[in-house]
Amino acid sequence: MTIATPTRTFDEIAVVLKALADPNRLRILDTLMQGVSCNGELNEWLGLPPNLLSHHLRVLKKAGLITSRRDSVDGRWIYYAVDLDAIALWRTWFGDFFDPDRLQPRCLCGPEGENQTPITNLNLRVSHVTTN
Amino acid sequence: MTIATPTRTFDEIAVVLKALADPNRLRILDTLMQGVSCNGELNEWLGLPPNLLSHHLRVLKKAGLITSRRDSVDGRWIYYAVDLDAIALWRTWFGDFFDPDRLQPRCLCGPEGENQTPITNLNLRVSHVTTN
DNA sequence: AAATTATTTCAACATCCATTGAATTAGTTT
DNA sequence: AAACTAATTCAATGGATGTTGAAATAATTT
Repeated sequence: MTIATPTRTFDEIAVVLKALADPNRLRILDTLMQGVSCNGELNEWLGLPPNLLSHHLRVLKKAGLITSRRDSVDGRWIYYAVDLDAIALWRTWFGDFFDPDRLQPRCLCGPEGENQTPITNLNLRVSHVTTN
Repeated sequence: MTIATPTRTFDEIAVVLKALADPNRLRILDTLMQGVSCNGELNEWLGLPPNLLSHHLRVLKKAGLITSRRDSVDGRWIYYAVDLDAIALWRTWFGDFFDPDRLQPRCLCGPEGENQTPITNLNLRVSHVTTN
């Protein structure tokens, strides 16, 4: 009964999803997926002002979705890149959580669900649910 | 050059991700994944007040993630269920968007990226990017 | 040292959003 | 019709959030 993916609370998951749930951040992430980039280039590419980009990049970084490093020659440039491990992890999580095989279309309440076997804690996927 | 998944703007995607980016809604969705359920049972199961549940269920429904129907015998009961097609669609989208194979770790700006081939519009995944 | 470049930080604003308690609707039972 | 039940709607509040313009850092170049 070992769990492959690390257990995370829904609060933690919501933090990452919140970071993703913005059109501009999705655009930024999509651009970053195509190559390491920096503020100025994202500006040219997406048309967003530098300070706004800086803000969104910080949100993405705080959520652990991207990393940053300074140029070794000219330290004025900061390169942002997608965190490969992170996106692989969340890709898996999302795939598991939304796995159609999990779906149990039984009725548990009301007149229609009166003679159904109730859900027990054992039915819950441990990798997704945590007791607060 | 046909596209399997329908094209969606990042604005549309952000709407769905916003609906997901809440701890309580994730809990609700996770419970719904295990069987059709209604407000009162979600209340017992999650400990959230009925009116708050009603609010979150509406958000999820507006995002197209769940469906609802009244009991055929006792119309006071409303059953909520995960929309199978919707979660299959978003599962695929998420898997495609976060596909590690998309990652092109090249440097496009600054001194380090001076002699790299720039990104062209053709490199963009059409199913993910939209103009405006 | 002064000017320039890349990026971030700050302050302010407007808007959205989760939560709460009370009132209301829809439907059934007595 | 009155009482009861399941669920929703309403109004209010407090906090988080995206955006903007200006100022400030950090690092390099002249």
